[in-house]
Order: sequence, then structure tokens, then C-alpha cells
Amino acid sequence: MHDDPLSLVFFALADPTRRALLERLSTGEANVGELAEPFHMSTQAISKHIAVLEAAGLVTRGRDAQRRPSLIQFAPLRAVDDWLDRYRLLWLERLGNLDRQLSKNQGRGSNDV
Amino acid sequence: MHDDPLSLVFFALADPTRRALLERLSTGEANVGELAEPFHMSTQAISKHIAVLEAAGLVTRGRDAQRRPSLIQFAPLRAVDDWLDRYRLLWLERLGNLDRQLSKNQGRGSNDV
DNA sequence: TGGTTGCGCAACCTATTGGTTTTTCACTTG
DNA sequence: CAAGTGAAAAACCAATAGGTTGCGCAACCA
Repeated sequence: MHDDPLSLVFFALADPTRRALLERLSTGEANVGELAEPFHMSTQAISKHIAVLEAAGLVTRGRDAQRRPSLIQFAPLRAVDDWLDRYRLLWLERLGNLDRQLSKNQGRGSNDV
Repeated sequence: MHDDPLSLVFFALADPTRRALLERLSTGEANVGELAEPFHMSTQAISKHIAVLEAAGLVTRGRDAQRRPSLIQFAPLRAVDDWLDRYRLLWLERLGNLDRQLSKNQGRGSNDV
């Protein structure tokens, strides 16, 4: 694995289980046991997944007696959003061109978006 | 690797080399030889990276004589954008709360964003 | 004090990555 | 047709991902 921040975030998100964990955490903090319940996977496996999310900065872990609740963090998601920015312009531009194409010569073949 | 579309996209993006390739391709199509040049890596290695991008739908490959130019595709990036939507609301909300906190009681401790 | 709960850590196993080199293929050109 | 070129395919290898089980530890409970 590459360890630059953005790669860590993308890598963390490249797994349905971890995205589901994140979604669950977006409704409020939870400890490992609670997070593991919907999945048929050991709590240790979930714990590892959380560690990956933590490495990416997507969650932080607190302490409440012997529980270790995970809390979602949005900053890395904003980083993804920022990274997307450079392409947003391009895909809008391409949509614009497409629109122009469509309105210019209506009723032709060969379209590839 | 999990093979659901979104995981493939995130996985493809979780590598600085592949993100650089994508950025290069955002300026126009290019064949493997051209793409490989800035990196000190074999063209075969680059070819594999492109295959990963292709699996995610981020590029398509055309044909021009014996060249096989890669062309960027924006749809998967829009999918990422859509996926982010569900969190955008939350992080804005949190920013809103933060703003309210800040304006309500200016000059206190304990802030965690 | 002794049992239970929540969780992290380490060891271990298998599948996959990410690079290499070698081979094969498709196409152009002399 | 033969030779040269751009690139994919295949075989191979070391490192890592992602799961498992087993163990230990700290905090609660009886």
C-alpha cells in the first residue's frame, strides 16, 4: 500500500464492508461489537477494518470504560471532494460539448459518452 | 478485491501512479508508451495499471493502427461524487453546528471537528 | 475474589497486488 | 514475405490484504 493520505482514504473506501461501517457511523458513534453485529464476521475482522478507516483518518476512537467507540470524521471525505474538483470542470465541459453536439445536429448516429 | 463497481473505482484511485495517469489522460488520450515515459517503470507495469483503471471504467482503450490509445471516462468519477452526496449533507450540518457553537459561546475550549 | 465483557495484539494461512522478464500478437513497412 | 514496432499475455516472485484463532488485559459485576 502507498501511504500518502489520499491513497489511504481511497483504499479504505474500496471495500463494501468498510463503506457500510462508515454509513453506520454516520448515524452516530458505535463500539466494535455493535458495528460487527450486522455482518457475519468476527469482531476482530471488523476491528481490523476500523483500523484501516482510522489510518485513513475517517474515524477516530474514543474511550468509554472498556468500550472504544468509533466516531466518523469528515475531513478525508472533503479531501476526496476537493480532489474531484479538477475533474468536475472537465466533465461539465464535456457535457456542455455534448449538449452543443446534440442541439447542433439532431438525429444523427455515433454518440459515445 | 471486491468487484462491485464503486469498490473497483475506489481501488483504482487508491494509487498515486494511477491517479497521475488519470490526470495525464485528462489532457487528452495517449498510448502506453507515452504514458509510461514520465515514470521509471516498465511499460508493462503501466499497462497493468491501465487495465485496473479500465476495469473500473475510468478509461477505455481505442485502436489506432498498432497503438492503443487510452481515453478517460468521467462516469465513474460522477459515481464517486454521487456517493459523497450522502455525507455532504452531514458534514455541512456539522459545520453549521460548529458555526452556531462558535457564535453562541465565543472563547471557550473543547472543539472537535 | 472470581467471572464476564469488550477489545486489542500476535501468529498464522491463503488470495491478491504489483512489479519483473519472456513470449506472443497485430500491424506497418522495406 | 521478412523485419521492425507497440502493446498485450503469461509466467514468475516478493509483499501485502484480509480473514481466522488464541491470548491477554482492563473494567465492570456478583
